[in-house]
This record gives sequence, C-alpha cells and structure tokens, in this order.
Amino acid sequence: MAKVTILDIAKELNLAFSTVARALNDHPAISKTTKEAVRMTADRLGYHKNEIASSLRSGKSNIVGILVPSIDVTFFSSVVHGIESVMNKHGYSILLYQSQESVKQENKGIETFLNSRVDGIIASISLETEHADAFKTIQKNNIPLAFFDRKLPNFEVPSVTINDYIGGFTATEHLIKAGYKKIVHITEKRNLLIFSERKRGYVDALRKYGLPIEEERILSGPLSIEFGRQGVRELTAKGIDFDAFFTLEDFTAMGVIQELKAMGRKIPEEVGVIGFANEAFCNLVTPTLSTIDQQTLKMGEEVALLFLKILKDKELPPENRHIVLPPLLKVRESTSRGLFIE
Amino acid sequence: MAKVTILDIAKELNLAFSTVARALNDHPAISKTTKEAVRMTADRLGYHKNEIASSLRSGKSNIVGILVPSIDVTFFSSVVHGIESVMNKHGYSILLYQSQESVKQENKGIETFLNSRVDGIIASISLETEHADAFKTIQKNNIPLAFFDRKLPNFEVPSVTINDYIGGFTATEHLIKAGYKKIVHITEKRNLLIFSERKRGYVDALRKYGLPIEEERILSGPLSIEFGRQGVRELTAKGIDFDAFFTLEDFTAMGVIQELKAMGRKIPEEVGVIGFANEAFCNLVTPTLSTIDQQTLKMGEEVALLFLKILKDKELPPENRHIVLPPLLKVRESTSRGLFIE
DNA sequence: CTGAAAGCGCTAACAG
DNA sequence: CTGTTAGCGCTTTCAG
Repeated sequence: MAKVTILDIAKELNLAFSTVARALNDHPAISKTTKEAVRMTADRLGYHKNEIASSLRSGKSNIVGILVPSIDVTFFSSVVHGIESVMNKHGYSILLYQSQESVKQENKGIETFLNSRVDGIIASISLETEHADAFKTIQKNNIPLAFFDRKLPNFEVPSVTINDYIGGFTATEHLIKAGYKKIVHITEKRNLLIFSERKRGYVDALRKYGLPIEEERILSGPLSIEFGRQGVRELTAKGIDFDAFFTLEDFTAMGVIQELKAMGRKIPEEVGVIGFANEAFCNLVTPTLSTIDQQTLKMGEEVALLFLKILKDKELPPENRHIVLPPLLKVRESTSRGLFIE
Repeated sequence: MAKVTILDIAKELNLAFSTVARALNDHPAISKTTKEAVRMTADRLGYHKNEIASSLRSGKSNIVGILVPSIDVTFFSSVVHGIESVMNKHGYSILLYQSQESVKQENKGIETFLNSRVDGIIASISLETEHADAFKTIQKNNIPLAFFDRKLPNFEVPSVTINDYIGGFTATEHLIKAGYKKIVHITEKRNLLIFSERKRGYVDALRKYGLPIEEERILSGPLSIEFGRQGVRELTAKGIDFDAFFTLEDFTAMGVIQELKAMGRKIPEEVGVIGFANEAFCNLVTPTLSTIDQQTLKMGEEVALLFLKILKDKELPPENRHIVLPPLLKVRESTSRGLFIE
C-alpha cells in the first residue's frame, strides 16, 4: 500500500540496496539466484520502479515530447499513432502537447517539454509559427529535435516530410492528362511551406504542359468545406470558366463537390476534382474522391526511427537528415472521365 | 549551455538557493525586488526548472496518463483532444499510451504509468479486457483512475460515458417511427458493454413497439466496412427479409449502404440505415448517414473536469461519480423517407 | 559478485 | 524576509 522502494526489498533480503538496484536492472555482475530472489520479493511487495528518481539521477527520462497542432485532425492522429507505436517498442513514452495552431501555446509546450527534461522533441509547427526562436532554445539545451510534415524554412533540423511539390505537380498533371484544361487551385491564405509547395507543383505542371497560369484561378482562403463551396460560387458569379479543381486538402474538395452537385454539374464528366490527404472518407463519398496520399502512418514510423537514430548517434550525416516520402496518387471516380482506376 | 540550476542563480546573486527556489515559485514571503532579480537572471542564464527533481521531492508529477485503444480512431483522438486541452489549462501534461486493443499492451501501459508516477490515469479499455486486475493495481497504489466510454462492468470507478442503451433505443425507435418494420442489427462479436447496451436498446425498442425480435436479424462480427457488406449478402442469400439496418458504428453502416447500392436497392425508400458515432464522413457521403452522436469533445472535457475534481477531493460523492451524456440522434438522408430533417 | 557512499536538483520544514 | 538542512529514490563510482 505505502510506496515500496528498493530499500524495502533490500531489508527483506538482507542485501545492500545497491545490489537490489543492480538486480532489477539486470546488471551482468549479479548472480542469477540474487536476481530471482529480488524479482520475487519485488513482485510480492508490489514494487514499482520510481522512474522519476531514476531519471533525476541518470539524466535520461525516456520520454519524448510530441508537439502537434491538434490531435483531432486525422493526419496528426495517424502520425502520432505511428510514432507512439514505434517509440513505445523502444522503451520511450510520449508526452503529448497540442499547439492548437497558436504560437503562444506552442511555446508553452516547448517550455513544458524542457522543464520535463524530455529526451527529445518531435514537432509539426503551428500555422502561426514564423520564426525559429523557441526551437532554437531546444537546440541550445542540446535536446534532439525533429520535424515532420510542417517545418520551418531556412532552419536546419532533421525531418520527415512528403514531397509536397511533387504532390501538387502529380495531382495537376493527372488532371491535365485526363483532359482537363481550366484547372482551379484552392490554397490556404496563411503561408505554410507545405501549402506553397503544393501550389508551386500546380503552377509548374501547368507550365510544363503549356497551359496558361491564370491568377484568377488561384483562390486563397481559410481551409474548410465552406471555403470550397464559396470558391465555386465565386468563380461562377465572376464568370470565370473552369473544368477542374485541385484543392490543398480533401475537405475543401468536398465543399467543391457539394456545390457543383447543387449546381447540377456532372463530376467527373464536366468537372474533375482532386484533393490532398486521402482522408478516410475519400473512399466513402459519391463520387469517390481522387486525392494524394501522404503516407501518414509511414511518416510517423519514419520520424520515430529517424529520431531513435538521433538519440543514439547525436549527429546524423547530412544525407540521412531528411527523409522525403513520395506522395501517392489515388485515382478515384472524381477525376475518372471514361475509365475508372483505383 | 550546460544545465543551469537554482544554485547557479543563487551564486550569481549571492542568495541562498532556497530563496531562489521560493522566488521562482512565487512564494508570498519573498520580496518583490528579490523575485524580480531572480527572474531576470534566470532568464538571462536560460534556466529551466527541473520538473523531475521537483516531482521526486514533492511526490507530484503533474502528469496524467491517458490510455486509449488507438489514437488513430476518430472517437479517441477527439476525446483525447478534449482531455489534453482542459488538463493543459490546469497545468497538467499528458502521457499517451495506446493499448492497440490488446490486454498485454494495456498492462504494459499501466505499468509505465505507475513507474512514471503519474498523478492519475484516464482510460478506455481494450476490446480484449475482461477483468479488472491491472486496474485494481492502480487503485492499490492510490492513483486516481477514471474511465471514459468503454468501462468494465462490476468495477466501481468514476466514469464519463454516453447512455448507449438510450442510443440504441433511440436509433431503433427512429427507424420504427419512420415506418421500418424489419430492422436488422449488426453488433460486435466481442463482448463489450457499450455494444451490448446498444443492442439491449435495440431489443427494447422493438419490444415497446410490438415488433418481433428475430435472432436471425441480429448479426455479430468483427466491426468493419466489409462485415457490413457481408451482412447484407448473407441475409439476402438466406432469404431473410429486412427493410432497415441499425449498425453498432458508422463504418459498418457504410458497408451496408455500399452493398445495398450495389444491389440496386433504394436508400432510404426501400431500406433505411442508421449508424452510431457520427463520424466526420456522415455528412459527406451519399446519402448522408443518419447516426447517433456521442459528443466526443464534450466527453473529453467532462472526463478531464471530473478528473480534476478527483485530484482535488480524492473521494467523490456517489452522485457525482458517473457522468452519463445523452446520445444525440442525427437524422439525415439515409433514414428520411419522405421528408428530410437535419 | 556485493557493499558503501555520494549526489542528481529540488521542496519544505525549521531557524533566525 | 532569508538562510540552513535534510531528504525524495535512484544510479554509479570505488572498494572490497
């Protein structure tokens, strides 16, 4: 009932408490008999190693902090799932913090991690984050840091990302090859590398295939279903012609589809739509939604693996510092004029 | 760069290190001047309070463990989102552990939490969990424990749940009132309280409205889209008549809908379908899916609030030990013969 | 193979 | 208002 320590076990067995400590940590210089005796009485007394004392002494907490905008978002919950599973297998626990897309919260999270003496931090920055100050503090304290997906430009930190440029390019190219010519792109108004890269891919794909880049076909807003609907209405009202949409993520694409349906436009015959993220619902909606898969689970696993390497080797050779996963094109009904391929 | 402690600050200012400690903790018996001086040099030296040392000494970690089957599942990520937001506001950090629906992992998680000396544990049990042994260990160690959603029967622990019985009843009653008479229920083959309660609600609703309870209209399987499809095929093959489905969760309902569509049956005119959970896709699919909302965010916030009370008062009066949220009926197209209400 | 002893950085009496 | 002191429960030398 009352907390039992190695001292209690030591007394019970007439051993020095340091011997007990070694036995519990499976130290090679302890006899099998002693180890077994110690383990048995530990179990009998209901002993639980005090990791806090252990951490204080050893300087290792076996905890890594994970900082994400919001665990509520499928993408992040999926990546965190992957990270936790891998880190857990390697004896690490996860301290979770949500920035709620706010720099202030993000800094609070970093402060908490620093105070908790986490062994490392894995983060994906908030939409508001513009400079690296808080993250530099992490480095100043010699705490390993890695980014996934959303990272800061001009700030050298190991990371796992997907190639958003290729993603944007592939999505757009797919539309072009399906015969669409007047392709609208909907992006975020806040400037985040992943979004600007997708847009850059869109622009370059148009360029490569000799299609004009019309500024009025690039819409910026707050990402949401509603902004997708609004986009379609706006273009229609302004009389701007279109025959396809590439949106920065899937929810916006759904908004586009809903509005197009409401207007009686046929998808994919008259208008093609492709999203980005491969949300669970892409396969369930009608028409099923073409999109770009971000390999979320793999991203989580990769960043965990990368991180374990950093924890071991401290400094990584430059060629191993950045893992860039290829985005996967998922062709579904919403862009399949004629034939349908999944 | 090297770790700075209160001792460093004390030296710098010619103070006793305990004075520095008090100043940093905003102790009332310290002069304003001293506090300010301490804070300034703390900032200047880049001091970060060592929470580990603090926890060891005070016996409080300000960390709560959250044990969930998988953060990957919308329901859980949403609840965890709510929990983290609230606990964070009250100065607690979250240690996250996934049981992956396995008892073994669940026990490992509990062990980790115990070792980490968390101040409390909030859990939702795995599908495999059948007895309370591991959770009793938590109580034996005097660590506050609360369940949300999935809990053990015959094991008295504070909890926040929704009334699954009412949920099942409401869903079924809704189908009956819409004129459906041959209602199939699909449930989980593994025995979990939340699922058996939903089923009990289904049975009682049929009974109340004088409809026969046919065992062959109750299907048990592994929850999945595929099992939904399979269910429809099976019933059809066996020649068992039906005009509506109430499934234990939304994915299974989607399977049912997909198979019905493939068979050319009209929804909701010929067959009505209602799910459970109110997943994000319910509003996006065609037809939109009627379902029962579980108030996930609210559940997270409520369990966090309940937990803060436990941490404060240790023992809760019985009438406050269990919060049961009402399930919310969401009527959408999949059950709306004639008129459509959202 | 086992024991003795120091100390990680902080909290919280107790003293002044 | 500030200083002194004794640990929290472990890890880790250094001795035997």
